[in-house]
Amino acid sequence: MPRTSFEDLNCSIARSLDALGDGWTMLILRDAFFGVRRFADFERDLGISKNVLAARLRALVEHGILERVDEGVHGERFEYVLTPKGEALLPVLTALREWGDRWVFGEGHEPYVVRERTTGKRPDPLVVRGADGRALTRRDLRGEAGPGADETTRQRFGRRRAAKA
Amino acid sequence: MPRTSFEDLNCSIARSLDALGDGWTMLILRDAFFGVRRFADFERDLGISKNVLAARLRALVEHGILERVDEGVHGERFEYVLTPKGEALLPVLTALREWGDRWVFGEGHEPYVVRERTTGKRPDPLVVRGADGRALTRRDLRGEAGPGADETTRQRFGRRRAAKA
DNA sequence: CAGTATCCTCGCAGATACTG
DNA sequence: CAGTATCTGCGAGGATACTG
Repeated sequence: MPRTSFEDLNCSIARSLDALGDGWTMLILRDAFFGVRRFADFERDLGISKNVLAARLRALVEHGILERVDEGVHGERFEYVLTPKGEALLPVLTALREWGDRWVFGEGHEPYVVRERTTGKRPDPLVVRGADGRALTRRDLRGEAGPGADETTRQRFGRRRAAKA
Repeated sequence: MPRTSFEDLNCSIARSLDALGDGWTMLILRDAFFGVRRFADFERDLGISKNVLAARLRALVEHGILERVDEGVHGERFEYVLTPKGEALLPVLTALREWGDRWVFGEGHEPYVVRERTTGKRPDPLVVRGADGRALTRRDLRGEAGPGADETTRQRFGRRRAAKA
């Protein structure tokens, strides 16, 4: 049996990993917290292939973490927005980021600070702020500008294999 | 390319997932926080095969999250204990567990409460307490007793495939 | 007990072409 | 734009036998 499912274990960690354990899922959620909503934007930001992205998004929708909203504007336009269940994952992402800031990166790394912007309306994205307090734009997140900007994009090529275990 | 490595991304979340993104790793760490230390115990508690467990433990040691300690008692005896870097992952596990308690499990689930027992000496395990405050033993964790006991063990058989995405 | 060595399988993931 | 459909393959993960 290739990949074991933990859904029958009476353990919150194991069950959570059933929904989040995939390698891409947490990065998709990270982008979702950064305000990414559209299929093509996830695709470009993450450098993930269409079919894999479609499968992961579908699974997240089925788990009730994302919601697929039809923005019936001219032409087909769908958006994937975090549900309350999805937004509740912010502490997980935050803990992960803080650990990485402290233990994986060196001291020189300027961490992002993610703060909720509770305007009430759920589809509103969160505000992503750099260490200087400046709110970052989508362009910053694409690695085109900004302090310690995220270079998620443009990584479609030049990837490296993980250290073979 | 099968599995993408995120080690060249300037993002703490992505980099963290490079060390933790594996499906088994978080559960191994969960057990480590529960005081599991020996190869055979991880093997039995998780129902993981020897080669996979060996690979995951080796990777965790290489990442500096676990340390392989030779307990040179009669016969070969090694223990895998959390390093400071590994213990720093407690907030991540906690956030994951709390999310699962709230959103994956229903209201009826009695969550575990994990508290640090800082006796100073690092090899000391953490204390795992049930919702009633009683400290849980290894037997509890094996699903043989205790309130809402973890049934990680005995799951070697009867696993289910994850919902095919 | 704590692994290593082998073999096998099936799913994740990548690439590409196609559709409404 | 937002996917589906199809093909391919690599390697994580499982099972088992063997070793100091």
